[in-house]
Amino acid sequence: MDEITSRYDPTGIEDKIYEFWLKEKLFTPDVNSKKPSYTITIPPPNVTGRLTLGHILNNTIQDVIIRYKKMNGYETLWLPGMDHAGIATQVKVEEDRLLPRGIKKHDLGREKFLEEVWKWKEEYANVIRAQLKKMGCALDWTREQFTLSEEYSKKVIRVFVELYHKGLIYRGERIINWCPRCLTALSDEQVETRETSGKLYYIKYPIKNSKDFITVATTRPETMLGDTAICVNPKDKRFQSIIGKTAILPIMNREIPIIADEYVDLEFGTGALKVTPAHDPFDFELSKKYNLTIINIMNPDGTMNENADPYRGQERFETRKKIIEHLKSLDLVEKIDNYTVPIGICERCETPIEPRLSKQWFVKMKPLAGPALEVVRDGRIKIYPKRWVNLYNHWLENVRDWCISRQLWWGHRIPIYYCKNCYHENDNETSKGIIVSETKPEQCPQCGSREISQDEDVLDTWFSSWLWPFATLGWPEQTQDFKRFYPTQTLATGWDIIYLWVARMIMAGLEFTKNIPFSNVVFHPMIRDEKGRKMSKSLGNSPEPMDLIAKYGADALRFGLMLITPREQDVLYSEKSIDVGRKFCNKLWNASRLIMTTFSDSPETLPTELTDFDLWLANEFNQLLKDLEYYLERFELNALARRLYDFVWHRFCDWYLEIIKIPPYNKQNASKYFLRQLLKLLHPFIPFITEEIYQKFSDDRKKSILLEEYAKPIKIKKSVNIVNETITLIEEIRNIRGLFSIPAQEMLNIIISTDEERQKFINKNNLLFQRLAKVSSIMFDSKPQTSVATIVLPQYVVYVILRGIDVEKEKKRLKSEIEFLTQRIDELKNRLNNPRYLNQAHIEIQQKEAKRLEESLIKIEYIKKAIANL
RNA sequence: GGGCGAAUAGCUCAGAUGGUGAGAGCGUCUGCCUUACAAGCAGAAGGUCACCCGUUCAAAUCGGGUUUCGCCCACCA
Repeated sequence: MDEITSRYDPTGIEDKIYEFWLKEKLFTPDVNSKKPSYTITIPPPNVTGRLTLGHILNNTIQDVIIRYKKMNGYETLWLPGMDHAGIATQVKVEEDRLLPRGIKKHDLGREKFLEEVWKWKEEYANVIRAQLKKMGCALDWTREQFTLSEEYSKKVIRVFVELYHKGLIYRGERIINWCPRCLTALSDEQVETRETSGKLYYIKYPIKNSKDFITVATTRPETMLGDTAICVNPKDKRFQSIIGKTAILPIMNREIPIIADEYVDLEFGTGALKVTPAHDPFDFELSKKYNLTIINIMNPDGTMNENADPYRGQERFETRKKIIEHLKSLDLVEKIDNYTVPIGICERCETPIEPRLSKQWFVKMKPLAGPALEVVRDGRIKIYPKRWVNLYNHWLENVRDWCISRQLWWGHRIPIYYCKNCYHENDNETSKGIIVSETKPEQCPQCGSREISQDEDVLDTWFSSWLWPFATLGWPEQTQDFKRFYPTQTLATGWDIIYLWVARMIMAGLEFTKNIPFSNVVFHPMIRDEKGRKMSKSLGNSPEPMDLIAKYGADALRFGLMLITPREQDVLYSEKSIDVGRKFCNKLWNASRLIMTTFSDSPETLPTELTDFDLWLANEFNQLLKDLEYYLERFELNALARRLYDFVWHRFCDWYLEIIKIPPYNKQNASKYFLRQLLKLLHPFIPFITEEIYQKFSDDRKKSILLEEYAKPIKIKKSVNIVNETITLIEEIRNIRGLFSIPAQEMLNIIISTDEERQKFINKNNLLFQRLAKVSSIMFDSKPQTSVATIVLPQYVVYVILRGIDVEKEKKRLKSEIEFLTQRIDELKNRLNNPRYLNQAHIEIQQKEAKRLEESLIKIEYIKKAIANL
């Protein structure tokens, strides 16, 4: 045992143990076992880069759950994999790989570019694998999946085709969210809104053949170049005379009609709305309703195009400034107010999105939403914590169609083919010349032409991720894995992707497998820094998890995080908490060291003869098991971790281990048994150190702690009340020592008055008092001759003999105790005389309180006597 | 404009169906190098459980309202 140092150093141990687990194939389930299965599919990390602290949290939660389930008799599968993350990866490769070399994506061409991305993918997939292994994740690497693998892609395409034939996928020309930097369409869910301080510009539009103006208010004056109407509310008295007239669009000098529609808010701005159909969703609706001209004034990259001629080629926000200057010079700016403008930004690159009119592919979501709402409503899928159900329901009840086409190269190419003969871009009939097919058709089924081209766009990343729980398990084939492991049990993820991913997975599972994809959804919080700010690269408050592991060890990182992760609020991360995790590991390490050196002869199985203190710990242990089960069922891992921390430190180490160092318990105790049980309970949180300690046990053990049977409650036939009382006695004596500033070395003499049984127990455990409370002599039932401090407990009166006690201080202490007791007695008496209380309160509570009253009455008498004797 | 959540010790948070003198970690103070651990041990101080009203024999806990903070959703430009 001498190679075990007093400081736990995870260096080297963790890697070695992970290798061992892999070698023993502990993470690969036996598909033929008779055990019930328990499956988690990992939320696939993006191959964009390295794992963040958020991933550490997410994966620790899953690892804890899967390890507990394995030890509780389930055939577990935790399936790893990664997401190709279309936009993010493509943009990263462009910027990190091509830009430094001065290469542009289009110079390279689609195929060559994709080769580059695949290279990147391989590189980062390796990084991510290594990081998950460093963390200790019990992932079955033999089943790793990738959303853009050849096999997975087939499933994605199949789903597209199926939905198309069901009439749930269509192409439409609409205003969509466009990122001028990523140069692609985005779904509504990929756009974040941010309140920014902006301006509300009031611009005067001259009315034709008149000297009058109509003033409109806008936050985006640059779009005026594309205005094709002005709209007022038909009820608006101010504008009755000019409805139907024509205004002159300044700068462009275009004649535009003044129309009326109920939509326009009389209260806002001037009550007149400029209509820019190509750059605002509602204006677009208006244009359809009133057959207005649609003029697109912007290029995809956010610069002005030929339709905005004076400003052609200029950036949109620059244009805004210039247009205002221009209008000012024409004296057409009435005023400019400060105004808070909510703007949409690209969730990836934070560029303000541009509403852009274009043809995109959409999924009709309404038909899919109903069943998804139902399975949560009827409890087939449970969401933890419950409050997220509201958000889930709200989104599904108001779900809008999903724009799934992306103007990218990295992704699943849309399986739509156009016949050169039959298809015409501007046809209103949408299906003419369009062929949807899982494989490229040889010829057009309508005209037989062989000139067929595939849609250039790819699918939204989430269009592949939403199939994750079943596509990864073999679907659509009825594979052994699919039959055995689907539906899965639990999904753990952050609440931020409740719409993007979770709700859609539920919809997809129900639509394609006719089954729920998982039974439990565990939402965990987001990680923020100490000040509550989001982790971000620009703030530099996002620590590199691998550095933390190198510094503290993976166990410390995992446990520290679990200790500070609240159920319902964001995690406020600080490195200190990881240090707490490390200290805990060190504590466990040293406790094990004590047991394995000092008590090496004690049995690892539960001894048939348990000492009083073994029984005491057994009792505490049983309560611990109950609590752990309660928390685990509810996925309250934070409470679970805290409970374990508290038990190990403050019950096991502080009391039990201290006691068993003292004869006669040092000869015979159950410490090895308890340690073994505790290691098992701790293992899911801190897998490495628990395995390491476990391996150092005698040969009477399984290959790995992960194969151990879960801890069971211990049968206790005898009451442990006296032990509990003894601990309280010791605490009270220590407390007196502190109150009267008695030096730590000074041994105390005490007098105890109690019944015979308790006297016997105290005599038997005399040494405990000596060692833990520094009491040298205990006398029974004699009258104190000198000054004493008095402790009154339900079954005991203890006099601590003190030389030169501060009598006044003791009097004051006892008097305040009397005050407290008097108050309590009054309260309890009142209650016990209240008929309603007697009628309604639980009988156990009444008994408990009656006992408390009785004890308080006795106690107060003794304290009064003690004061009299002072 | 709707909806959700939070408010408990100096800080970060636990407190299960209402019932123990409201707890932990960190920080602060006091005393200890007690042969597992000074990354430790033994103590202490510090709380009208945001505020008001109500329900109840009994409220940190349940209901209503107020205030402050955070988040989500929403086509008033």
